[in-house]
Amino acid sequence: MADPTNSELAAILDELGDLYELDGAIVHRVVAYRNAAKAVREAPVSVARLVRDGRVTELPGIGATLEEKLATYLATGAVPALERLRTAHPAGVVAMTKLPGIGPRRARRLHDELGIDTLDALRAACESGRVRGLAGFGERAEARILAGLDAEDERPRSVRVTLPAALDVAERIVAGLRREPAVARAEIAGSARRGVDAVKDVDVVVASEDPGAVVAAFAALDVIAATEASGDGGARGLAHTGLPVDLRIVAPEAFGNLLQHLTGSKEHNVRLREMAVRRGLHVSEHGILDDATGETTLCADEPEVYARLGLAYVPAELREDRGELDAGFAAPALVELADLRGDLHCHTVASDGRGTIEEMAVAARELGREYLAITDHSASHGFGNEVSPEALVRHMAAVRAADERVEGIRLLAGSEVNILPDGSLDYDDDLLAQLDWVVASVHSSLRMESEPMTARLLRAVRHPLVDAIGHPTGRLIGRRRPSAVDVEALIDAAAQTGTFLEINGAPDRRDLDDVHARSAAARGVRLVIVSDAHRPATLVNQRWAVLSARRAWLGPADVANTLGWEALEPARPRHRVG
DNA sequence: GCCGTTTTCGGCCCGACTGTTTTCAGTCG
Repeated sequence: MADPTNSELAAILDELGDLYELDGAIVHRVVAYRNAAKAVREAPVSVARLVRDGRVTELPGIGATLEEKLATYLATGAVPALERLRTAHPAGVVAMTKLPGIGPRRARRLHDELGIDTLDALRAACESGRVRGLAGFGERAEARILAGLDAEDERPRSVRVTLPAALDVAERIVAGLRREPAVARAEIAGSARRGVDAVKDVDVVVASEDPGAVVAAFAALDVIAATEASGDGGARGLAHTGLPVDLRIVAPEAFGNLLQHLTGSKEHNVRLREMAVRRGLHVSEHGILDDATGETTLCADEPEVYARLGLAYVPAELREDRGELDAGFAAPALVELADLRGDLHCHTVASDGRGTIEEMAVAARELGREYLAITDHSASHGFGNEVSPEALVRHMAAVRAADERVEGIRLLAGSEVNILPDGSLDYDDDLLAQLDWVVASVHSSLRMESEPMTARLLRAVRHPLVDAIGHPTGRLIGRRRPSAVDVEALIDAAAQTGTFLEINGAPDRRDLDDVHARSAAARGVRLVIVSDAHRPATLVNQRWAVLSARRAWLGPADVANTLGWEALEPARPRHRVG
């Protein structure tokens, strides 16, 4: 039997946390389970293996009790406490706690006092007016629950938009506000500033002595459709794209405090405040209160907040409580878009792209790239415009001819080859050997079970002519779950063969994600940051992969295409010995 | 349930908002 994945073990801990919360455990115990779940989910190695090696308590937040529970799960496939709690608290009650305005206490009372144990029963109780009879609930509560249930029915997933769409709105807002005389400073905050995969709203922080003028200017921006809840502290608006926008306004002397607070993450801020308390300091968006003197320090700039706490400044992308507040932390030099010298994944009209070879080459050159691999789809793509082996021979010649014509950029003849369900590739080796760059990707049968899917990808990794694995998990943010591939096994294999793994910059891919990319780099895997552009304008999509890489703590040395082609070419797997 | 310049017990971030409330618990970010 295969080991359970980290995400499977994390899900068990999260469920235990939810159930203990319903069971009335003190909040700190619940938080302990959730912290442990986070540590397991983000662990760079197999947690199941750590458990078997007796090393799992090395993870932050895992102690003897949770080690025991995890070991029991590995040995028996079950956790007795979990089974008992599941019996005591029906799944429907847990689901109720996910509705807005319903937490564990209220869910528990709905169950205990009205016998409600499903979402359907909750709806019926609200519609018949039985909920308002409960102390602490009123008509407003009933209406809110019904609204929450309706929203649940309409949208199974929370409304989130990918980062580029959110940043487009946010950057327009900030640019517009900066033109206002009343605005001293304006910055994007929140999860968008941290560069996460998808966001549910946008936060903007403004420094000003004249909040009224700022709110008026905000409401007048052409990207803003409507505003509500305006006041001196800020306003809540809705962009025409449907994205909610929170504007917060603060006096310039406390701008750093509010920007730090609203940038988050919540987990980062909680850890930051815990560390501050040990120094007798209390951090909030209003300043830093010193127990000893009773004085509050205001910080005009964000770095002052970290300095006042005796901490190294933390770049926004790293603020996830993944070790960035540990003793001895010094911000690593993170990879930047300008460090990238080439792009190794793009398409042209030869397959499903919208630009010619030359158009893509010129656009990449204008972005400052020194080389560009043309990697059209292979022979069994299934979406039309397939490149047969004969067509690929002609295409290679066309790329090499274009390389002669276009000055200032090196064009590489490549292909994005399909990894077939059995792990084989859909071009012959003698053809692949003629290419400068081969990226192998899964485009079909994405829902295979974990073991065959992993075996499929491992076979491709071990193919000596495969340079890189494209979008390794196949996820589409908000639309398609990652495939069942065991990414840890994939990383181990790539570390052995020297095969590169992509961080694909298509806005809805960003695949590998930040957690896996960090894990890969930590185990010596070489990563490439690519655009997967399908037209000249989307070559800029490397930007999104750079953000994922930064969230993965990667520096220029972790990313192979910060090298020139003359250095990268001999480093391809096909030249490795052994 | 975890953890330690408060180390094996006694703490565990901070503030705003909401609705229902006569002083605040629960929820949220």
